Amino acid sequence: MPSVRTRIAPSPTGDPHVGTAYVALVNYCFARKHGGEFVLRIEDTDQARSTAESERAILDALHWCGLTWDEGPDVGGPHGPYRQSERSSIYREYADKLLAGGYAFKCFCTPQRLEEMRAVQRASAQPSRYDGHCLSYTPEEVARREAAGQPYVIRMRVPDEGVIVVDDLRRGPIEFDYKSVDMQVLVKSDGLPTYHLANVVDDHLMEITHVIRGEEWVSSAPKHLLLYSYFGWQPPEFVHLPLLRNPDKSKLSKRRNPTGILFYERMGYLPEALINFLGLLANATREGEDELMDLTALVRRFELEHIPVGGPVFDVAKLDWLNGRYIRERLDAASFVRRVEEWAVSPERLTKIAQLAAPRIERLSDLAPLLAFLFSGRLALRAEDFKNVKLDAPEMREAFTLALREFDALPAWNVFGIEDVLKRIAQTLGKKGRDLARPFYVAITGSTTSIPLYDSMELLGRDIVRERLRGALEVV
RNA sequence: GGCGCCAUCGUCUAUCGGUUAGGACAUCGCCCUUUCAAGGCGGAAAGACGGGUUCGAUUCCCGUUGGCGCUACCA
Repeated sequence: MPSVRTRIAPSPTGDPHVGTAYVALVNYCFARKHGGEFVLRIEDTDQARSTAESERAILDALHWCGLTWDEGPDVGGPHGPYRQSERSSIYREYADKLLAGGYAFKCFCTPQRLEEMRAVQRASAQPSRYDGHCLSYTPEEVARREAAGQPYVIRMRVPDEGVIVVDDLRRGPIEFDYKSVDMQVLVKSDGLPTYHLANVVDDHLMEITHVIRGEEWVSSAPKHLLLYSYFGWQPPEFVHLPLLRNPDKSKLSKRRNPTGILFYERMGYLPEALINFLGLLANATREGEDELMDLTALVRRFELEHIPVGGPVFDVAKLDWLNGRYIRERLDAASFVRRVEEWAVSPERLTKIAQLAAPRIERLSDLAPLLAFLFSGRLALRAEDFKNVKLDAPEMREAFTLALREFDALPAWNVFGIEDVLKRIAQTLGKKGRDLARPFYVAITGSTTSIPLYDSMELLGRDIVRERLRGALEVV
């Protein structure tokens, strides 16, 4: 039996997402189950959005979940580098091969032309697809434009007629008409590859045997398959996992619900419970089987064939139940103490808290009421709590809504960024910073007297803060 | 708009043509209990709709409807 190699390929463009942990878990289980290897690769070809902090956070979060990988940017391995931004020359080389083979071409079309083209296609019920305009250029014309310094991208060629079949291990054959497959950009005008090129090249060079990824990739699978054939490579097996959903069945998104792994960590969920819960979504138990399972058990009973194809709702109530069982059934007194310490009063965290709290108390017993909000989940806020603020209800709603959006977009979560956002909102609403801070204080801490606001927010973390703002929006 | 994926209790799911459609979470009731949990027992709760195929469809096929994804020089 050929050895199995799977991978998780997160893009470091935000906070670690539970969906990433879910896909990673499935890849991990499949590899381990078959005695294969599991690789972590960072897909940071989008220079504008990728950050080193996000990469660090994602690796930390996956480790917190208890997942480990055999190869990756942090542990090395024989197929490195494992960060796409460090593999540019490789992609350039393969893009040139496609160009030389006539499987790709340089495209000088302007964004405006492409936009107009798509508008026409949409209006006439046609699939959105590059019309092949630059395909008609002679080599001389291409050289002339290049020499003139015209920016260009490299697009893959796609046949005009026929169908291509993607064989999904779980879903069976999926047919696509070539007419509905776009001539995807492979190399951007900045010379960096897009996901599609980098992904195929890397999966091949890293000898990935099974590409297990989210359902959002189904429609681009034909492009990937085509690239494998252009290169003359044996494509891997494909499995597309269903997307996790919000309770209203929409794609699990941080706009509406907490999706960050860090959120669940800060809320006091145990990593074993989270991973157990995700494992249950991938492979449900049979009747009579205990749903409480550690990672080893999850691996042992893992079956690709049993992964459901419909998008499951991320049901926090069930996670709560599992988490409770871990706390009362799997934690003895000593490990309970250790967990609580790690979660609540780790040395780093306690040091920060101490500096903020010490000046504000007279007795140590003052700590509990002062800091209760740091150790709580959702606060039980009431409309009366917002009585003594200088903003009226519509203003507060606008401020909280604005903050929800801006906090989401904030690249780095720290007091400086938080302060900037709040100052900006004060300006937008024409309010004094002090008057704006008060309602936020209540929303975040549940009281009007505590440690400084920005520090509190940093300590709580982005997801908890956003969750509390959502909570506040429900009562004001 | 185009292309694709999906469709069983509120939620996660089992059922590989014939079942009283099973389990788990949540919910409701009872028991236990100094409180609250936990625990035990029990209840209510589902095959989207319309056509076929078949002796027989939740199960196979087609259509409709609905949900979701993709439709970028983001992944």
